[in-house]
Amino acid sequence: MGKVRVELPGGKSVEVDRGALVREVAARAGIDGDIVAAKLDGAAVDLSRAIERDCALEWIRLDSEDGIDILRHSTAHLMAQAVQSLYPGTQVTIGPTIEHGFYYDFKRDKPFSPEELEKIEARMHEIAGKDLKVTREEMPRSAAIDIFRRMGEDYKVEILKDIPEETVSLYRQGDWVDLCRGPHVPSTGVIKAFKLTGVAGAYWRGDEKNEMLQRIYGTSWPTESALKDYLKLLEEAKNRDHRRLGKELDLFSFHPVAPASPFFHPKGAAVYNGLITYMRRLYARYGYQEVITPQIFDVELWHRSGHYDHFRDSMYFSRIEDREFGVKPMNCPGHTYIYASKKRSYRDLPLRYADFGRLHRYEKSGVTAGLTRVRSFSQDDAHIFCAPDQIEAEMTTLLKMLREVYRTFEFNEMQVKLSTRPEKYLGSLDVWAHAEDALAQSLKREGIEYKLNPGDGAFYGPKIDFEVFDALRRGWQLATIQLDFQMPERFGLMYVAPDGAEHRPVMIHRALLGSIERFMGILIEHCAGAFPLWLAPVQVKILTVTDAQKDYARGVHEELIAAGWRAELDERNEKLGYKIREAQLEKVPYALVIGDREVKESTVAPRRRGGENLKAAPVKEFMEMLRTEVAQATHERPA
RNA sequence: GCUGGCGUAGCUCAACGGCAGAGCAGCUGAUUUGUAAUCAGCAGGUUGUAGGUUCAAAUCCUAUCGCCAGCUCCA
Repeated sequence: MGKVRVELPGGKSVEVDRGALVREVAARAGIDGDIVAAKLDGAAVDLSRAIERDCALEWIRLDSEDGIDILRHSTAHLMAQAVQSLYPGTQVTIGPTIEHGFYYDFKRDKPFSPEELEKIEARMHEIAGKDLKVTREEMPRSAAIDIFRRMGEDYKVEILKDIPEETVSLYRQGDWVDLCRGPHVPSTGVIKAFKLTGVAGAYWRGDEKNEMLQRIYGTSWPTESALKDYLKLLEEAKNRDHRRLGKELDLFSFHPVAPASPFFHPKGAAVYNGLITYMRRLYARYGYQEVITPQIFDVELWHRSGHYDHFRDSMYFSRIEDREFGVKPMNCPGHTYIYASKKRSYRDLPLRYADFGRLHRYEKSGVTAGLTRVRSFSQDDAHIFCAPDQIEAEMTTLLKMLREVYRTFEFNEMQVKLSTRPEKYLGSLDVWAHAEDALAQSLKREGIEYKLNPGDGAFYGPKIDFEVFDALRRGWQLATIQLDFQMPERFGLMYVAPDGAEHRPVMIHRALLGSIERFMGILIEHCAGAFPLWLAPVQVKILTVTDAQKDYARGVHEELIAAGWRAELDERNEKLGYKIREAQLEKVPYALVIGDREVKESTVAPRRRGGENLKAAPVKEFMEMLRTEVAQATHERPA
């Protein structure tokens, strides 16, 4: 029996017999029991893996990122074992880990009920308690196919047929076996802190045309306390849910008479308009011109733009005087008519048309959600018409503008995706290649990291999407920048170049907030309903201590209103503590307490949302402070 | 659209085949109050909607609308 040399973390190395197990090396190195696997020359392996050659080993601890991932994967297996022991005849398919947990898809005629979920969870604890050894075995793919075919696991057979490798690995725990690459925890006893969190239907291989499987979601953690912390986090996320806050803060509501279409109450409308006002100020600085375009167009336009072919199923139509009209789902075709309303010179370009027009898109009933996915909305939409050689400069400015906006709202975590040519597309291949390259180059030049999303572009051009996350960590696309060589062609747009000849302009579709509705929903969750001063629906609430200060308080209120602040006066006959509490729950940035002292000294006593009491000061001084705060937050000079 | 779950007072929830109830909010009155809830009284409902089963339905069944989670989709 030969020897092999194993390098260990920290520069140490040991010599062991060829064929020694990773676990044994760990024991010799004096590593305690909380490692679940190891990396052998960088590849994750089980503790039971035999070492056959010189190599380097790193330990994977249970509480490390890799360790937790292995734990969750093993928990998915444990669940599948529990399910199959409780419900024979249920087939297994796939069971990957996801952020915070795992799922496993089963083929079973009957869906799992919540009660069955409890039973499964109980059985899982039972099996984990037996501390079954988890073992790996390798075999030729054909042998594995035989095994699963005999077991009646049709889906596993199908998966195996698609695996390119000739050797596959199986994992056993007790009498249960699954096809898996691994690695896994050494025994089921390691799995202690888990919870099944939900059931849902899911299509086999994610395709709507395939049959539906029964998916069970779960979460799993190294310790009970980590699990508890996670469940508490979920609970807190619920309190941030914009649908809940929208109701509590009286921002908006929904009604079955208009499904998936928000009613913005006065306070919600104040925020909504605040967002638009903010964008308008930016437009002034960045050279945009606002336009207003029709709501309903002859379908001829939608045929010409290509939207009819691609999206007629999600458009609203109306027939009047034997003419067919379509409600606009996008502003862009409308803008081409303004462009084409006169002869354009290269001197006019770039032309930047902004439009807050209301759009309607029929979204399938199962996909709508609060403000984040609605059927009626508007965007901070704009279309830039420019010469091809202006694309680069426009992209640079756009990315700068985008950064300014997202810094203002303190969205620091964002995922950028470059989406390329889809299966259904318009135009020629080399135009697409050129456009995709232009976008990639501009991202690289700005040093923005991005993920490639092949085949996910719009039908008329590639796009860059900017995704941010809601309270439950679900990603939502807000900003988007799209290059379009098709629309100008379809609508015959031209400009006269210095050479005197007519050339075709390029169109850049872009929205920074994206849908105002969606942006507002995400923003509510981001700030937990505590809007920055400049956006808060009520910026200042004036609270009287007793009736004796009513007259003075009304004067203060009027002064604030006259200066343009959104202020409310609470002169009710209630105790100050009660009024403070209400102002706090309404998340009003500033409460102004007015008692006899303030009246006598002609001041107001500001209290910041959150509890900080500021020194009493004259109203004028207080307003000066507000102005400074707004200017700083919106990166503008004080008015 | 698909799978599952849920719809009771403005809100949060109880009653789970046998008289629809509580807290908060609302209204009225008392209290005149200094930094997160003063007290008392009153009012509030075709239990989402439409059918059905039953002596009797919020409760069981069917359909439908809406909401929630997930899947698919997202110009």
